Amino acid sequence: MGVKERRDRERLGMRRSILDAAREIAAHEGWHAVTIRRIAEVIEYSPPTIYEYFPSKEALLVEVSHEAFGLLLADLRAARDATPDPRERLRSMVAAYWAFVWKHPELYQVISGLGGVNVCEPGDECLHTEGTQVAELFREVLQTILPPANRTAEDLESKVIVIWSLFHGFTALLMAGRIPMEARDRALELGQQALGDLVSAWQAERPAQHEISADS
Amino acid sequence: MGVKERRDRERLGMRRSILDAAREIAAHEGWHAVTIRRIAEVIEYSPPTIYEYFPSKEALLVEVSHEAFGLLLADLRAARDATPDPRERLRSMVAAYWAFVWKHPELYQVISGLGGVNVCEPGDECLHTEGTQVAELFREVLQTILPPANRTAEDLESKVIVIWSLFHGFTALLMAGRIPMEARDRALELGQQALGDLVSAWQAERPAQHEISADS
DNA sequence: ACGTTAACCTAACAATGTTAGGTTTGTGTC
DNA sequence: GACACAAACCTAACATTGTTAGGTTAACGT
Repeated sequence: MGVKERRDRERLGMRRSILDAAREIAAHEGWHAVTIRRIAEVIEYSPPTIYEYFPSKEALLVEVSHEAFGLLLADLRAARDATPDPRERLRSMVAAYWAFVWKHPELYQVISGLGGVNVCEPGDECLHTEGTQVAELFREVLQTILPPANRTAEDLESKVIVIWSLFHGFTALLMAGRIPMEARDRALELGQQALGDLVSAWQAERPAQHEISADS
Repeated sequence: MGVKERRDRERLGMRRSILDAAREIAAHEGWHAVTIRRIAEVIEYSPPTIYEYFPSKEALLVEVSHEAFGLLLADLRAARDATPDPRERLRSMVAAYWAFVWKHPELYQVISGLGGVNVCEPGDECLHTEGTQVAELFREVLQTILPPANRTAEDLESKVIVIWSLFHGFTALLMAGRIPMEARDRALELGQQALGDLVSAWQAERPAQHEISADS
């Protein structure tokens, strides 16, 4: 009896419609316009029906975030596999990151708590895994670039965070309107340039000066 | 007749109470808890009274943002004047920026659209001036550090954005819970280290290679 | 003394997320 | 084939948000 399978499929299809509707509204009008009633209107169901598929709006947004993270991670992996050369890989991944941000701004917003969405509180576990996976991808490629002496786990993690911060910060400042949008198109090559400088410095660096006091 | 003056003073005092209440609630419970009724409760007035002093909640938050930016700028200027040495100045300003962020997280959130606040849309003018002023402060000190050849207006602006992005990105990732909070305390010295590497690279850089095509 | 005005309040509006409770419809069972 | 059951879906309503309407009070200027 394939009836259960069909019903599961229908349930899944409905979830899909809801998630897609939310995403589409956000893409056209921003996340502030994403409302249970608005989603219901788009999918042509009554508002309470949505609660048969998601326990809350929050949970719905978390699901959107998970899927968005999935897309981002897929793009990053594809960019990594596009070339074998380590430094070129890093370039490629950063370019993919940047491309993702501006191809799906609304997805990047929900992923990173920009644009007034903030799906999980700071202390929450809810997107911790995905954040780690992004960091992990960059960590792997950075590991093949840096000399062995500078490859302690802590060292690598720190440097990954620096790279991520640089590009996320760029995006966040642009999306918040704190720096002018004209800078956007120059931003990628700018960031790449800075990244190149950093990596060069890291390659030349003598290891482990973490504990040196600051008053040189 | 000092009656008008007194009334102006009272009006100003009331505005102050409202702004302070908003800030206090945000500091203790986050911006999502900052509600007109909640503010009214704290200042012991009825909710509509607030609308005698601010045209909307949005305007109230914009005012908070302006004041917060004022504090940040004051801290940055103080840090700049604390030492005459250019590189030490940059260090000092970055440290002040970082200190501000974690001394008043709620103010930094409202300033930069984190934590689910987003006071002005990206295209808006509303905090453009202050953003420019922050950038201007860093631009001035960076100008005294870089060799004359790398000091075109565009060059400086770009590099300031890189610096700002690095530290804002750090903050944003931490506040969004995308990287673990344990990294917070290491973050400042990490960022300072990266900043030092960047500045060194910029000092050594030969000028104006902006238009070189990427396929080296 | 009195009209005006500003400050403040209660009550209410529309829009939000969410829940209660009922109806229909398709499914498995006797 | 009749029937209990469960799932899907709806209408109506709730509490909470930002915000407005309209009235009262009290202080001020003339």
